[in-house]
Amino acid sequence: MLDAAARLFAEHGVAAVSMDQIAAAAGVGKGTLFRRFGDKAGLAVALLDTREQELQEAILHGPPPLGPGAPSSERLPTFVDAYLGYLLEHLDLVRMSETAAPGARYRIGAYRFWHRHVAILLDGGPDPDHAAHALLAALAAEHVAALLPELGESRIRSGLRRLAESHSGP
Amino acid sequence: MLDAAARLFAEHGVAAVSMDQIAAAAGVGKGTLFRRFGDKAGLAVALLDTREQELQEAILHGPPPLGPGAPSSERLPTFVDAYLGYLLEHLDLVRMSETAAPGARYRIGAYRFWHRHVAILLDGGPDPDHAAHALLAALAAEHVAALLPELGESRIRSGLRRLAESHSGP
DNA sequence: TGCACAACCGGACTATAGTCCGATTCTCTG
DNA sequence: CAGAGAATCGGACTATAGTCCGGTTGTGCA
Repeated sequence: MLDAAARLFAEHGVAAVSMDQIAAAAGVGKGTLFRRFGDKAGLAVALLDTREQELQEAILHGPPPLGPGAPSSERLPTFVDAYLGYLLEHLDLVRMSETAAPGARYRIGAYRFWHRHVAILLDGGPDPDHAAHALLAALAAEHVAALLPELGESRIRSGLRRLAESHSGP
Repeated sequence: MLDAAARLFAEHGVAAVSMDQIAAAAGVGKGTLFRRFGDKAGLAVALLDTREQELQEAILHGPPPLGPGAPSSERLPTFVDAYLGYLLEHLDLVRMSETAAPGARYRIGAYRFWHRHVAILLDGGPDPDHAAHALLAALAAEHVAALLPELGESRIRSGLRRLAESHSGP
């Protein structure tokens, strides 16, 4: 199923492929598809799983400054940069995982992970929880996708970097 | 039509009312409803129109610090506060106007207005355009709606105020 | 008044996400 | 190996956003 979905997405674009088509291409019924993944967002999450876990692993146990060991003022901009790279690489899929259902972004486990990570890096500042949410808001797939044609990748990247630096220390 | 929509939304909640129901309650066909408003987001925008224009008017020609006359470092937090008030007052409607179609938020005229306003207030700093988008990302209806149950209104308000101050201040 | 034409209207129609239940297959036990 | 029960499957079904076209109503002109 994942193979069929990945192939169709690559061929026709994420938005243009229906769940029916995926089920047909995978040779299963719709019921099976939905039972396995819950909804379209769940399918996207499953497809992103590997890449996402690599990034999470690098953050938890990889070399600094992405991994532990460097000061927060360095880890935060590095994280933002790395996350943006991951996001741009799979923009449509992440977008689908975040927007298929209302509020989906904030419910999936991955968001919790990013939020926790950022909040820890912001520890010591005022209300790290909210500050982390605010920073991640600027990294929402929908947001980045809308800005991309207007500002281009490099301005987004430098803008986000500046934002991360201003949060984590002057 | 707007009356019927407003009544149904108030009675059953924005998410639970279908366009069919609105058309039926208004005594018109679906075609008429869609021809007039384009889609669900357009209907929400039409319902918000008055309240939104009041806020825009107060920003353009009202008394400082929301209106012109005060320094940017004061106007920006005031704007964020006022916008948050407007947002919380009509959270579901704004949310519908921003999420009914993918990318809708960034296409509607209102967003352009808020963005322009914030960018002007941030003029002088680095890349005011991107900084303004980033600040508005934290004011997205979807974002605020997701944070509300977790953080509560007052923490969101103070967090956003701090964010605005850190952007515009020293 | 009556006719031609344009604008407008409304509901049938399509596409798609997601649900549900009868049918099928698999597994465990005697 | 046979049968009962559990797990799984798949496609018909529902709900809803949005499209489209045939009919109707209104308007300008003779």
